[in-house]
Amino acid sequence: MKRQAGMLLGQYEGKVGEKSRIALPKKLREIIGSKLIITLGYENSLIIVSEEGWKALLEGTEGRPFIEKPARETQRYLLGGATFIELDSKGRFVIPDYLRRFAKIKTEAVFLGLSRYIELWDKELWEVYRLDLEKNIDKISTKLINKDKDTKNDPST
Amino acid sequence: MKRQAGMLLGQYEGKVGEKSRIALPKKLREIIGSKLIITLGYENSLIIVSEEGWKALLEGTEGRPFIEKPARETQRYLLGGATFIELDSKGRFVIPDYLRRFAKIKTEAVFLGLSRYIELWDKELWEVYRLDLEKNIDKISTKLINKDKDTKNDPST
DNA sequence: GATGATAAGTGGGATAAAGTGGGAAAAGGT
DNA sequence: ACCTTTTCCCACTTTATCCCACTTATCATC
Repeated sequence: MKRQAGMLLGQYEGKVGEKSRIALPKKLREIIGSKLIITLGYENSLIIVSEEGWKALLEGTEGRPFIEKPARETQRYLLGGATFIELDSKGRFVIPDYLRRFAKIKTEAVFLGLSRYIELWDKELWEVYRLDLEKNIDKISTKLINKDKDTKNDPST
Repeated sequence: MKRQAGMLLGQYEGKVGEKSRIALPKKLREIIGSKLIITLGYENSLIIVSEEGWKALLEGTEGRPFIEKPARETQRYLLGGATFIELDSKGRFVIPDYLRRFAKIKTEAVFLGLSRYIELWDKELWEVYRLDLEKNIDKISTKLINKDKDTKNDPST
């Protein structure tokens, strides 16, 4: 069920406590380390990366003159949405309020190890999304077999 | 003490008190220092930079291949509205009246760490702007970054 | 498959740090 | 010199961080 390799992999659950803290599962922690950056992701998920991963993610936006509006906007989103986090002795961190609100994380959350980074979802939203994704993958496969042209999909509700 | 990656990052809230003072959050303060310049920004935000960062910021306009009218005007805009500020022992500074009016900052404000500079927004205006950004971020990003960035794997569980 | 041992995860109080308000002193203006 | 405005400083409030104890999950052994 749980495969373990030298890379971020698998699905884990966590709970957000009263102080907006959540523990990064040990298996993920061992790989990604404890000095991390958390930021806005796609489809209402949050992205957690190591500092190195962060730099890679930023490629293309750095050094753009801020008088360009698209550059400003992207930077506001990526940089303004990001926060350094450091795990406590038990591997927990505080989810900044604005990120928790963005991701609509109530109490239960899901960590997804996606090789280069970790996604953090509200559990319910993830369940819904996953089901939707499965359906769409079916459709895509069928389309591929039938040599259909349109393979674009947007599974977000 | 806890030295972060030396980069301005994240979103923080602040409150303007009776004397038009507002505290620059510690995390930003320890990176940017306490001798700063504040000036007019874009989209009704204010820009806060260190003295060193100020020069770099102007280069974004000065380093353009030709001195054209928009560049000159941008410089006038940035330079003309600039004020030196120094933080007090608790990290606060006084927002000059004309800047506060420009940014329409009532009581609650938001600081955005954007790597080379900090933006200061009225909280409500930022919320509105951010929602808009979220809706359009995919479009904006592709305008800026023309690289593939796969954001989804399927977690086979 | 049950039982105990060990590790992982959670809650909450204590302590420290950050942020806020306001008074007093200093500076500036009339 | 007096009044107004700004700056500095101290005390209080709030928020975050650390630490310890408890609960839950995991794994090995019988």
